[in-house]
Amino acid sequence: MHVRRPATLASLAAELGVSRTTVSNAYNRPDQLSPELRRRVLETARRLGYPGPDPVARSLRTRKAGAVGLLLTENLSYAFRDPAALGFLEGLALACEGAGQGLHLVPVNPERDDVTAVHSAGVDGFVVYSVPDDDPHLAAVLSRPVPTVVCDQPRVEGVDLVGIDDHAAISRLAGRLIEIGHRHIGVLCMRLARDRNDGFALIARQRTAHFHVQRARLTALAESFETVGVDWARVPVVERFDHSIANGESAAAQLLDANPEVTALICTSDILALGALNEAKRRGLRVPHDLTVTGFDGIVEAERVGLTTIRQPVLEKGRAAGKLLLGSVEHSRPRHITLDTELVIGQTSAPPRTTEERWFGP
Amino acid sequence: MHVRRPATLASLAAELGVSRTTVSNAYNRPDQLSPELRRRVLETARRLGYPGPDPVARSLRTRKAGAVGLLLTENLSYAFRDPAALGFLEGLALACEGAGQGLHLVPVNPERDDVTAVHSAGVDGFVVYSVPDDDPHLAAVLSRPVPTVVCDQPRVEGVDLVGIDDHAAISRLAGRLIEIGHRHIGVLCMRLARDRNDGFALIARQRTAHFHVQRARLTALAESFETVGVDWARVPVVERFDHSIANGESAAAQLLDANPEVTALICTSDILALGALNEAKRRGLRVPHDLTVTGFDGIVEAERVGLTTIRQPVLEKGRAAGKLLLGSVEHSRPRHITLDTELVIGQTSAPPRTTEERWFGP
DNA sequence: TTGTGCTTCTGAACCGTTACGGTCAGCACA
DNA sequence: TGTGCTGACCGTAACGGTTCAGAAGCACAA
Repeated sequence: MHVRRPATLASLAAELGVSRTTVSNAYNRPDQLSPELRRRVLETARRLGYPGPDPVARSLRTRKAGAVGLLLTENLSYAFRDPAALGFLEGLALACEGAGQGLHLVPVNPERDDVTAVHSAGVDGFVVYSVPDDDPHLAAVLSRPVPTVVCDQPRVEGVDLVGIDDHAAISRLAGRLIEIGHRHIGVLCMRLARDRNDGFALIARQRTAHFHVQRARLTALAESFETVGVDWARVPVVERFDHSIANGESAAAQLLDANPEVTALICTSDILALGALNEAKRRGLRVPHDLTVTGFDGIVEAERVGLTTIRQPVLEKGRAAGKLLLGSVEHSRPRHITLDTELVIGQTSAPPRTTEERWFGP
Repeated sequence: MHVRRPATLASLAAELGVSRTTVSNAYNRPDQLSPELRRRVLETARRLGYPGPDPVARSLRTRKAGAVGLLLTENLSYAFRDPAALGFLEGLALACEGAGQGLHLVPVNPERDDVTAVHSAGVDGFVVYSVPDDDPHLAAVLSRPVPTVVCDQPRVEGVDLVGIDDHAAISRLAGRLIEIGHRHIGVLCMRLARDRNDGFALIARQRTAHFHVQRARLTALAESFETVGVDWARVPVVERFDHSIANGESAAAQLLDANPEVTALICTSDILALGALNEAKRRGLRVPHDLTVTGFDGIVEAERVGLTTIRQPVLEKGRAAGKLLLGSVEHSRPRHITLDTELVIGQTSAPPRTTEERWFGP
């Protein structure tokens, strides 16, 4: 049986008795040839089943892939579960769409350090979303000779960045809790490094955290509370590797079991805070009466339950990252964009009860 | 100032005094050269800032892009809002990740018929998710000489398909409503064609709908209810172009205003049904006592409110589509995979009240 | 000595296209 | 008749790799 090789621009040109250039022009620069010839080219293409110029060959020649790569810490599928990541993704997609660029999600297996996917992605640039500073995939991205924008973390010398002022944002929240009297706090945070540590995170681990965002938030909390005499070394910080409501629940349980004196649970994400709320309810603790719970992100699910939190413009972050990469924003290089956040006081924060109240009721 | 051209495999070979083949082998087939030489190659690469073989050039030669294209009806950003689409996306991402393939989201502007993005996507195959049968982007995809899998719609001769039996699924639901006595029904459906028609959809429009899924569901409903003597021509069907809860609300309002005798609102998606529930509440209609509302999809938000609906395995659909495309499923070609659905009876369906009850209370 | 097999490396073809710098005919104009 | 311009088309050289059939060199057995 005869296997017909697929038609190419060259075979089409041969068939027509014209040069390859002319066929190419028929597709890319119609003004460069007569309408009549162009019609013939296109018709012959149809007849031969020529699907038009091969995108890969074109990319090689023009040095443009027409797509933006996205690198995430987690499994791709994870990103579709986390509302904050989703908002970012939506914003980024919006920017790409606006520029007619594709969005190439780079497959990452967080267990293994296989970076070949980064090396084989045909893209014009990368957006890196919230990865640890020692992530080998990030290193692979930076080794590629294409522009890169990092969102949230890590901060890399000479690389464009989009983020928020985590330190300032959570300091305001801490200030508010201090103001209304909280001194016995506990913290629930996301993973601090690439190794799994589902449990208490001591100061050494906090200080050396490979996730800049978490580190900054913990540092800011430490500074805030130490100014009012709280010994940070005694503040329980519970870390969870996977980011889920269920893990928020278990982390809250672990913390409250060990530190029942805590009057406020500060969580570095809304997801964790939602879990903490569940756990509080399960224990019969009334929020905010018996326990204050705060989050971070400002996802809609949090808004629905009136969570006290810090709202950050996740969609805007994605859009800003995309625009930065696609060059519709002109600034000095490297460019850093810091977006505004907003402290949202909801119904999950209140002054702590006095010790008497705790024992004898309000 | 001297602009150094980026290093290439050839320049590296020249620098080392070896052939290009050898350098290529250093990266791709370490067993083909001595460890010592390989070490030298890699070290020189580092020194010269050679980032490794260019992915686009490699793709051209090997005829593999290492990515799967995804075509959606809507703006990319829409996909990140619709829970069903999101589930699909997650499943597909899972399959891609498992195979180490990237996922290339093709940017589509549904307003304009610009298909260049399809032509310039460097991918090894396409997954098409739920597009109308006359979608020009779909035509562009099919013209590309790469394998394609369609999910849900449309059914195209000779093209692999992953979907459910919409007709059978909604027939079961209809059967149940008929069984418990509903005869005055109304239907809320998603867009039926590429043109916007936010309002009643008459039979002619239903029959010629370009979205196979919606057409199948409407047809099945018509058949079911006509067997018990309902004149389908008199059944109000309200269509909404954009798929959102707000549109579910307005569609329900429009339908109930014109047809207050309706005892059941059958919606072709959970999102629309959630909107219908809101509208019912706003009107003081108790569900299911005064009005039965049903959905389709089985998203978690629906489960939360106990919606009567048809659950379909959205994540599994994505995964199946990915596996089909990536060849981990062997079947005859073209291959059709039909996944199972499940009728979920929730708290939003009940027998209709008699006319007397409606006027005088239960 | 010859043949065989192994390791290590090479040369040249090939992937399918577009960029660049032309050529050439035809025509208007002085 | 010469000049200059324009529209239509073309030839060649990349773009940056991979692949495959061998060549060169060497060890070992017959």
